[in-house]
Amino acid sequence: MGDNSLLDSIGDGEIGSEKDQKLESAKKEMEEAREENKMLEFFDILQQDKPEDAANAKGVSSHEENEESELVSLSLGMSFKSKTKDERKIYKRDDEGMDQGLRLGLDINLDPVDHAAEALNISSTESSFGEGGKDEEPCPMWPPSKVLKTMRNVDKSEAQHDQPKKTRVCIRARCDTQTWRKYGQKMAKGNPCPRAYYRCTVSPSCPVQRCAEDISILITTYEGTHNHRLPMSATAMACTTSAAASMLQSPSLRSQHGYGLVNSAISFITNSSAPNYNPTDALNFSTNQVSKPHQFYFPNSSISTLNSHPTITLDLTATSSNSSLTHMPKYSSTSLNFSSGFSPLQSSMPPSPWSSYSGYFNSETLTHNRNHGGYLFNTGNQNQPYLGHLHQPIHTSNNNFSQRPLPDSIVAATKAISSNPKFQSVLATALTTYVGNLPLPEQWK
DNA sequence: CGCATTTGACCCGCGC
DNA sequence: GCGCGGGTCAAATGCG
Repeated sequence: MGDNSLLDSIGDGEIGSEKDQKLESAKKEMEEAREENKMLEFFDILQQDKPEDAANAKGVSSHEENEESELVSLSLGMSFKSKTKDERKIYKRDDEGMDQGLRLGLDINLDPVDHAAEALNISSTESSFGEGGKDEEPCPMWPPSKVLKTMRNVDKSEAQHDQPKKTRVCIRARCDTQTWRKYGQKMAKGNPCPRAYYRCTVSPSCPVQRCAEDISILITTYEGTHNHRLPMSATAMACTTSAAASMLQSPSLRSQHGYGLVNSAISFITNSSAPNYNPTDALNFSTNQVSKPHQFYFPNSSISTLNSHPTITLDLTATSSNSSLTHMPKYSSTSLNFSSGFSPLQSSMPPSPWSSYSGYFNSETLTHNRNHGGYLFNTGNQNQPYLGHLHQPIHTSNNNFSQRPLPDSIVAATKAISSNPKFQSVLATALTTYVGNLPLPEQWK
């Protein structure tokens, strides 16, 4: 009920002008918060090497919490209002998590990327992945609900450590090469289309399932990890979902501050796993990107934290072409560019595929929605009734970039991220995964 | 006849 | 504790 209060308040009985006024007021607040946050981020960058960092950061957090209704993200100005105590708890916890591990100027914790790398390595035993992975604990498999029943004790203990019980990856796509067996169908409340349940039929024991709604665009929710060999296209998708889920499972990554990085990593992965993915593009990406910019941001990805089912939604219906940019003008944006044309970075970055990286950082609002079960909403679709979303995408476009002056904080933060060895290592792993076993620069290994 | 799909019942978790 | 809703099971049905 409470989860939908925002929508209800917007949708019920309000005169349009009043709505507009409220929206305008909210926008102003957001803008102010963004500006303030940018200043705070820059301050954080300057202070990041000092031990009192945490104290400063917490000071900011506590200040914001005192604001009560204005829980502000430090992630490049994205702001949102936390509506419930539980949500505030989550965000507070995430802020605390930020104090652990790497802390870069953008308040992005890079540790989760390691989880992404681990996720990419899930298939390494059955495919050629994973040479660049770390020797930490293996990425967990996500069992089907039946198996989960037997693992509730584990889940409970995980919950005590603020871990989600299950992580879902929701993918919007126009086709799917997987073979699925339908095992059930239900009418979902509030949705005219039935929700169907499928299981992967490649292997009887494969825990991967999907849930789909039959509209023109298939919305697929993945839970689990394939435990068998997959076709190339399916492997890419599996890695996408695994990486997304793994990153989402990371407590520190669930921090909204990390979402930009999450989405950027996922953007890369999903782009190469999209139905129209062309391996040749990947090769070109790794070799000729200076002359052929490869857009692999992913504009319509989103993350929700529905209770124990944090879900990341990836929209594969939008191609990787510049058409994605048509979404951009809807939001105020800040450019962040790893491209070779970005001179502030070039001196610090090795000559590598990533020197031409054109990424898309999309920080989405955390959203609860009970009716959608937490895994069917799509923030990218403006027809969806999520008027409460606050978008602050940070996109790059060689075209747009040259027209926008960058705040110093962005430049410094970008430099910090791109020059981080861990980040580069993870990206190298990802590249190895999708490009093949092409030789990588020594400094990436 | 075998396999896939449909559909109603059942189980279970969660919110009130 | 109760009700609701999501998820699963399994018998019934359809189809090649």
